Amino acid sequence: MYNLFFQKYNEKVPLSDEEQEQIKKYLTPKKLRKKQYLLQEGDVCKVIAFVENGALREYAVENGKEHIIQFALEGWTISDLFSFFTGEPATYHIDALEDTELVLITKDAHEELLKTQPKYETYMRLLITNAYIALQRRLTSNISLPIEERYINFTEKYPDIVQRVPQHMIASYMGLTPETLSRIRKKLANRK
Amino acid sequence: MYNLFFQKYNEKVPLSDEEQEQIKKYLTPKKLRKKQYLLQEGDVCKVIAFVENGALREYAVENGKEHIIQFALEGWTISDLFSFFTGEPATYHIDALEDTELVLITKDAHEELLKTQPKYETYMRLLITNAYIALQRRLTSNISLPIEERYINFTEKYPDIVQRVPQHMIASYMGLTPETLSRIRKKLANRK
DNA sequence: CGGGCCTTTGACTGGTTTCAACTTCTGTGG
DNA sequence: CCACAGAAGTTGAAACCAGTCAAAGGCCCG
Repeated sequence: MYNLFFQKYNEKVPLSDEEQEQIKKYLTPKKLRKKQYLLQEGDVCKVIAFVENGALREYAVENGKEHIIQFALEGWTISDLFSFFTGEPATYHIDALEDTELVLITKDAHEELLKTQPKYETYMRLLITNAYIALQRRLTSNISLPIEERYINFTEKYPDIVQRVPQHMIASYMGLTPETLSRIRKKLANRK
Repeated sequence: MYNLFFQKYNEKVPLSDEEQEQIKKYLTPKKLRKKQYLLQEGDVCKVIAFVENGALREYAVENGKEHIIQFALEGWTISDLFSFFTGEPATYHIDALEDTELVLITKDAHEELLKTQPKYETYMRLLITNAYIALQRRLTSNISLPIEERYINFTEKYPDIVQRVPQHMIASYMGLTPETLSRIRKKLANRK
């Protein structure tokens, strides 16, 4: 339990054993069954979730259509940060694509850790910085590359997601219809 | 000098006068003429830049076409964070749309401030968190809203940018051709 | 084994891009 | 200070590409 969480943590900010024990007290384990919600639109997001194993998706619903904005597999962190920090209702849903084990940091725990553990603030800063950089690159390729390139990049960057997630969800993540993605795949297959 | 910088800083993390003086030592003022580069693709990004006044844009070039990924007016912060943190060559250009006054935080200053000024780390964390949230919302509206909605949202959220920046750059920011944006504007004007 | 979801395929539609021409505006040099 | 060249914005026509709607086949799960 918490193995992967601390592995990732230590990669960014090395911790002593005591620090690790200290932090452990603030963490909450949680299991989610496939299709179960971690967060529903309209609720306030009360946690930052780290995926020990399994898979989640985060998505917005607009005009009855789902638009996936993020996947989270093992080692990833997921939350509706806007709702988490402001206390406003969430604009996204988060649910499980597989049976999943999570490590949760509640808002209270987050605030306590910020006060008492300087390395926690550093970890958070680095975590969000990386997330920001990744998001900016995604946005850039969204507006500057042709769809085929974007799909190729995606499969190269996240082969595990391609394996485990249904194609229509990948289409949604890319802002395409399932039909269009299907045709793109066909085209790429014939290209060889 | 530095007025707006510290105003924004204090909004997020209140500083004592001493702290402010302390931080001031690490800051570098810089002026940029219209069209002048702050950063060119391929160079390593050595600063985080805060805009005291004026306007910048950050953009990628792909197949000879410019794709603007961000504007920065007074009070905004801009950088190629990937390049800044990793030391890898920048993938973006940053240049001035108007004569501009900047406050620069160099990499050295950044690292010193992180070591010596706990409130600087907090400030950075909050800055990047906000940037991340804003970027996520932009991405969401990119993939879930029709173009007209997106343009309306943009004009409502950033009327100052619409005023000061040429339309073809706004088109680029939205991932459209100038012609398409022109037609959308015409359509919206007729709607009333 | 059956039902429902997922993926694929086809035909059609609609919106965006592209290319080109024309107008307006701006800034620069004579 | 005017003139002119270049940039920016608008408009039109044609080509292209993604979306929509509908249907069929495959596969997984109960």
